[in-house]
Amino acid sequence: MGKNLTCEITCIHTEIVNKIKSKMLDDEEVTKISSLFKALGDPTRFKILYCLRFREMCVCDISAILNLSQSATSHQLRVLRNLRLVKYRKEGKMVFYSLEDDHIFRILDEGLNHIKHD
Amino acid sequence: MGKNLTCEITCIHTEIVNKIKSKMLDDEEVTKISSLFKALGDPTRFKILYCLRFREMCVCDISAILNLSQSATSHQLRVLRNLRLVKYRKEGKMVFYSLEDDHIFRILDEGLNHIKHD
DNA sequence: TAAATATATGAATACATGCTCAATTGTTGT
DNA sequence: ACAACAATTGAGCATGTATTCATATATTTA
Repeated sequence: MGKNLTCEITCIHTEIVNKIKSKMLDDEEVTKISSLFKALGDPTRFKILYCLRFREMCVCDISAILNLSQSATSHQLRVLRNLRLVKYRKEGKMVFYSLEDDHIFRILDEGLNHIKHD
Repeated sequence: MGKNLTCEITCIHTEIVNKIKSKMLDDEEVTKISSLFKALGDPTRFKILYCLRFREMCVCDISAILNLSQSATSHQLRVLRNLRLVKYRKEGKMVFYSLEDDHIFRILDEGLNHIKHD
């Protein structure tokens, strides 16, 4: 519990803590941004987005590429849809997914840069 | 299971699937990069990194800022340490943590940009 | 050396999450 | 209208994971 932290812990640098606290993002922002990263943090979802980097694709093709059941693919696409990371368009029985905007591109690329440097 | 996907599903665009499959990252790369994003995908860990964006800090101060127990803070710092997202330096009883390199900065910023645009 | 302090760690628990399976919706073609 | 098909959805299950609690380690100070 946070309530009694001030009793248990004594090494706090009060000025620093207050200064950084004032710069901290509010909870809503933190929730938003960590949801975004959490979405990219699952290998399946990352692969889906990485595929869609090249072109729009139907659910069927995505599941074939990932070697994943079509149901599981669809479930994950819903997560990405809810976070507005992908958009879709219907064409007959099929649904084509694509990346929502260019930001996603850049975030994926920063991640790729990071592991290349490691 | 992926084994019988080709039997169950019939709408696959074979050329596209093969083309994208050849461009797909290998599993090791995907694991690496999604581990990175997963680390940022937890609100607590994101806050820790966001704090460290401003300056190095001791465990005690971090836990005070986040209003989180010292133990929980330490556990999460270990995760970040193992992923080489943070480094640390000892000074007496205290341990000061800081961001490992500038890449982390940029990734955090891309994420922030994204939610600002939403 | 003993007490106090800062951090780390292991076990346990409560909760989140990704997949499968079964069933459903919506569209096309006969 | 009916069968086939692409995709979605809900329930259930098995696995992960974030926190807490208790304890251990390491450093400083008395």
